[in-house]
Amino acid sequence: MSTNDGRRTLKSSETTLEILDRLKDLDGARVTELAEDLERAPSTIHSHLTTLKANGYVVKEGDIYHLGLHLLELGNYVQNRKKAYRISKGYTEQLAEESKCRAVFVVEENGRGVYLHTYSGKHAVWQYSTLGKQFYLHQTAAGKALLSTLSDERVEEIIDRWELPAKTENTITDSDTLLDELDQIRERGYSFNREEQLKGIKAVGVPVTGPNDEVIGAFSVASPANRLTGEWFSEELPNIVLGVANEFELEYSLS
Amino acid sequence: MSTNDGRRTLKSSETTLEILDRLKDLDGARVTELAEDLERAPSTIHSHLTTLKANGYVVKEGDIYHLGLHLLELGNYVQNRKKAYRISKGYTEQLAEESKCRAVFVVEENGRGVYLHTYSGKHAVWQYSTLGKQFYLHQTAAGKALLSTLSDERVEEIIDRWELPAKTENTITDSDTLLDELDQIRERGYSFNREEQLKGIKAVGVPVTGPNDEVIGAFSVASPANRLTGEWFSEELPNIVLGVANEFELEYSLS
DNA sequence: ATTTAATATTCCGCATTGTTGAATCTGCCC
DNA sequence: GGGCAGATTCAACAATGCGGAATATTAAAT
Repeated sequence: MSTNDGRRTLKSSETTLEILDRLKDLDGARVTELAEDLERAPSTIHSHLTTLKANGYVVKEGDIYHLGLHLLELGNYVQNRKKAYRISKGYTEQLAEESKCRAVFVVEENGRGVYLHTYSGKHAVWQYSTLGKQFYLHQTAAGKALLSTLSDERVEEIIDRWELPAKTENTITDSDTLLDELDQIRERGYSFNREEQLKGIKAVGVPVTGPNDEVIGAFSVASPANRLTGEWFSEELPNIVLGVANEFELEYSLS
Repeated sequence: MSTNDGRRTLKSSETTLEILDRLKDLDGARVTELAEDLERAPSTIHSHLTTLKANGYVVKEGDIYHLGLHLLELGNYVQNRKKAYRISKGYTEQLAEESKCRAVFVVEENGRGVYLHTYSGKHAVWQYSTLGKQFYLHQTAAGKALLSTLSDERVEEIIDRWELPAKTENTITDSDTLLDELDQIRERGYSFNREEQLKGIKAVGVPVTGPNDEVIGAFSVASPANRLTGEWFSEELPNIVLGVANEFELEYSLS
């Protein structure tokens, strides 16, 4: 959260931004609550909230401040900012249908993964939306697919910055093991996640690149582990994902 | 844009927020560009951008700064913040299918309408997404449906604050005419838009309320005017929208 | 390669402005 | 109606944001 190197940043703007983040995490809050949370005087928080409100970033419901819908406009903009982002949406849905799994499209930002599109099919009630959420690249199929498109040097940089925290006992926590696996992924063209991020969930990921080999993002499909076994998991499912990835790359290069 | 009353707001936080808005409008920008645009010293803009970047709100691509994907997370949060928002999504899609029109679900914020869900059906290429965009309540079917749930006093307040700007020659620009029409809408239960916002587009809107009559939002369907004529427009289409609105209210009150 | 121009970034002193505790106002509960 | 908790306003001070100038960086031009 807080500024790492903290150099040459504006303190007051920073608290304004922190308030936005806290309002999301707390699902709305009152002045005093935020003041205690951020260890500021209530009057300070108040002036920040007033500023945010005047600019449409927060709304006041009674005495509770909430994030305003203006952020939906900005969020929608970033989700559609690039052609690749717009095109990938349809393919994510298609992938979910074909695979009967939860399908996602992710991209990299600052060495972490971000969910750009998620689609769970009609039924699959995937608790709540992970849209826009960040995740560690080494913990997921899509993340490892992304990493496999990068040079070893860049991967090391990312490891240095974010390390390899474990989430389950299967998470890769050793950088050599990771680099080895990335090599395999480069050869195969797709990645596996064997309960490395969430116990009981397996997944398959495939990276997508543009005409000049620039990395764009990655697709992945995930499902409860007991439904992903044998050749379906190791052969057929990867082929489905590869197929959609290819279709995407074709449309992307043509348009 | 700029702060109207400008009372008790923090200047530097305000420029930070202005930068976010400008980055969206300009679709990314460099330091100098923003500095000229906002009439600030480049060094000032630079420190703001550094702050935004350190907190994940912007990313730098070469020398161009763009809004960061963190905003997608916040935007997705606000879109799903209330139960009503989550439930309405499915009904908006259903409405689009049943009506073969573009369907939207909107809510009010600070006297203006905001698009919360939009669905255009498989084909209808509605140029670009209006998600999160604000609009004048008096110019649209959904907006007038929303207004019809409010007291005349509240409507007057909104008119005072936002006035009744015209968008086409059909836009209602007189407050008495508007109040009269709102009365009719209250009786009928649905509203019409006869090319009042966009030439060539007609629409039907219906408000939805919660168990305690609190207003939640409004559905509407829109289509090229030549496809919306006769009884289909005046009778059947309203019934479709009313039907979906009722289903929504039922589910909402039960869950 | 070398020069030039344009822009990004850093630095620092000054004035502005954000911060805060105290004062005031508001609404709620007993 | 009085007391309390929180929101909001206020004014004074110190901190910090601002912008001009210096420097670094990058791209283009010769």
